[in-house]
Amino acid sequence: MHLYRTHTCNQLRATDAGATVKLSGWIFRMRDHGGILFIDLRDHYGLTQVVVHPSRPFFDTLSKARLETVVTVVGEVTLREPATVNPDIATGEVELVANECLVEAASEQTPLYLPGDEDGAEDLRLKYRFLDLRRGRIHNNILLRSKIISFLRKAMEAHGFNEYQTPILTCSSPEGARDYLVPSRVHHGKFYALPQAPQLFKQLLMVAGFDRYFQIAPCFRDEDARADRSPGEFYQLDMEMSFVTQDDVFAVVEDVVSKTFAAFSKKTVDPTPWIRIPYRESMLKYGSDKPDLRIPIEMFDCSELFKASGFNAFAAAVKAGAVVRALPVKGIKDKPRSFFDKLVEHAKSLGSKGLAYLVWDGDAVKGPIQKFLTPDELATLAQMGGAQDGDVLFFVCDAADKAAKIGGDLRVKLGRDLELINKDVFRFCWIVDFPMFEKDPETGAVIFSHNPFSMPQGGMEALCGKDPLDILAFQYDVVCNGIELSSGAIRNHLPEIMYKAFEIAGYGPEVVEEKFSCLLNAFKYGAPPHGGIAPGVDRMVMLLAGEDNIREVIAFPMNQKAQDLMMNAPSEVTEKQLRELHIKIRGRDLHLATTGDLPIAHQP
RNA sequence: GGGGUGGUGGCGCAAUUGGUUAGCGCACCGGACUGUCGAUCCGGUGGUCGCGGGUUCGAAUCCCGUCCACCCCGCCA
Repeated sequence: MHLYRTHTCNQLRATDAGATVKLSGWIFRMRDHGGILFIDLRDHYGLTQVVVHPSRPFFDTLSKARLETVVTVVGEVTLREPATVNPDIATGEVELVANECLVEAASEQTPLYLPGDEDGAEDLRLKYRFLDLRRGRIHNNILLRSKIISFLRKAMEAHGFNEYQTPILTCSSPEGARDYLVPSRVHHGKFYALPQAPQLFKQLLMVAGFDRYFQIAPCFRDEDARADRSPGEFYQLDMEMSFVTQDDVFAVVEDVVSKTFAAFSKKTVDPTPWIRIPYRESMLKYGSDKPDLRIPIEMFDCSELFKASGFNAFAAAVKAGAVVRALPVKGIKDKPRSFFDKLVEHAKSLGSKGLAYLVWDGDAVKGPIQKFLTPDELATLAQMGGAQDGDVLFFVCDAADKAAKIGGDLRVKLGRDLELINKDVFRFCWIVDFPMFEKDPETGAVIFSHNPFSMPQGGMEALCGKDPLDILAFQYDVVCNGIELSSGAIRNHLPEIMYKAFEIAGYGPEVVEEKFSCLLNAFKYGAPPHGGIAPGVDRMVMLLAGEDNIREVIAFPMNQKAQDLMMNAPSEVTEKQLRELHIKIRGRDLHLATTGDLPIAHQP
C-alpha cells in the first residue's frame, strides 16, 4: 500500500464499499459525539467523512487534534445508512471507518477560520495566503485559472500560433507606464527594466518571420491598483500575426475568447462577430471607451435643441462651446424625490454644475426645467429619447469630454442602482477607430492619443493630407461587461510613416532614431505588415470566476500598495548589495525615522 | 498626490448616538453525548475599543492629529 494514499478524498463511491483504502488530507471539520467521532477529511480533490470509533487507540489523539492537522487514515470503505447519506458531497454515499491513523503534521490554531464563509480581513488573508488558498472558493478560482490558461494555449495552437518566450530583463521604454527597474551590477549606473508587455519583442518576432506568435506573457507596470488591476504584475494572452488586416485579428480573438467564455461559464455569451463601436460613438452613447452593454441606456446629444431654447443656463453654455447629453431611463417616474435629489448630488460630486431632468407623466411633462421649454421642444426631446409615460430624461451640460465622463458615470450608477444589469450575460464589443492624435488639454499641442506605433488609417496619405485630429488609427479594444479586456493594433511597419507620425506629434527624426532605434532599425530590413492584441488573462479569469476583485484569481497577489504581505516584499537590502549595484539610497535617515526601522550600516 | 468607507478578544460583527462590569456568533479550552455532516447541550479563557493628544463628572461613541486596510480619482502608450 502506498505510503500516503490509495485514493483521493473525492474518489470513493458506493461501489468501493468493503475495500480497505488509505487517505491523506487535512482535518477540515470535526464532529465529536464522545462515543463516535466524525472527521471531514479534505484534500485538493474533495471531502470524505472519516468515522472514528472510541475503541481505536488513536481516538483520543484525533478528538483533541486541531483543525487543519494533516493525517493519514487507513480504513474500510463502508456504505452509509440511507438516512445518513450526505448528498452535498461526491463521496456522501460512503464513509471511511478508520482502523489506523497517523498524524503527519499538526496545525496550530489558524488565523483564518477555513470552513466558514467569512472572508477575514484582506491583509490577514494576504499574509496567510497559503491558508486562504485552502478555502474552496479561491482554491477553485486558481484551479479555474490553470484550466483557462491551458484552454487558451490549445485554442491558440489550433489557430496556428506557436508560443515563444521573450526576455524578462530588458530596457526601460520611453512610452507608457512607470517601469520596474533592476540595477546592473556590471554596468555602473545602468538599469534593466521589466517589460510592461513584450510589445517590441513580439513585433521583432514578426520581422524575424515567425508569422504567428503568442505567449501567456507576464507584464510589469509600476502603477497604482484598482479592483480590476493588480499592482506589479499581470498576465496577457499576448499575440501577434503577420500579413493580416484588423478583421483577421478580430476573427482569431472572437473565436478564442468566445469559446473560452462558453467553455467556462454558463452565462450567455454574445454570438460572433461582436458589434464594433467607433470610439467617438462610444463616447457619445456610453460616455466611456469601455461601455457596459448590459445597461439599457444610450445617451444622445441634444445640444442644438437647447442652444435655441429658452433655458438660458444651457443655451449660453452651448453657445460657449459646451454640449448637452441626455440619458433616457425607462419607467422611473414614480421614484421618490429623494432619488432624483441624490442623483443630482452625485452628478455634482463628479464635477457637474447640476443635473437637469424631465419626467413624462401621463400627458404631462414635469421636472425642474420643464417651464423653460416649449411643447414643441418637449415633443422633440421625447421623440429623440423615445420617452413615453413613466420615462425620464436626464441632461448633463458641460464641455464634451467632461459631459461624456459625467454621463457615463451616471449611466453606470443608474444601471446598478435600478438593477438594470443582467447578471447572466457576457456582452462583448470592439471599440474601433481610436483617434491617432489628440490635443494636449494643457498645452494645446498635438500628441499621440494612444499607441504611437499603430498604423494610421489611410497611411502616409492621411498623415500628409488630413487634419491630424481627424486621423484614425487601426487600434482597437475588446470590452466585456464594462471591463477593458484587451487592447491591440495593426502596427506601423514602415519607417517613413513612423517618422511622419512622430513629426506631427512634435518629434524630429533624431528623437525617433534615438528612442526607438531597435524597432526602426529592424523595419529597415523588410518588415511584414503585422498586428496583434493582448487580452488580459487575469481579467478573463475574474469575469469567468464571477469575482469582483482581481486578487481573488491570483494565487499570491500584492496589496493595494504593491506589497507582498506574506513574503514581506519589497524589503530593504544590505549595504553590501547596494554597493555592488552602485546604489545609494537618498533620504535614508528620514525614511528610517518615519518607518521606525533600525538603520543598517551607513555609507562612509 | 486627492476623495470616500472602515479599524472593537484569533475571526466576523454589535453597543439604543456621551452614561452600569463593552455584548453576540464562530474559533479556542474543559465537561456531557454512538450517527453527525455549519452536530448538539453545559461551563470557561480571552479586549489598553488602531495609536497619540484634547473636551467632559463620565468617551468605543465628540474634537484634533496620526497610522493601517479597502474602494474610487489621478496614473495605467
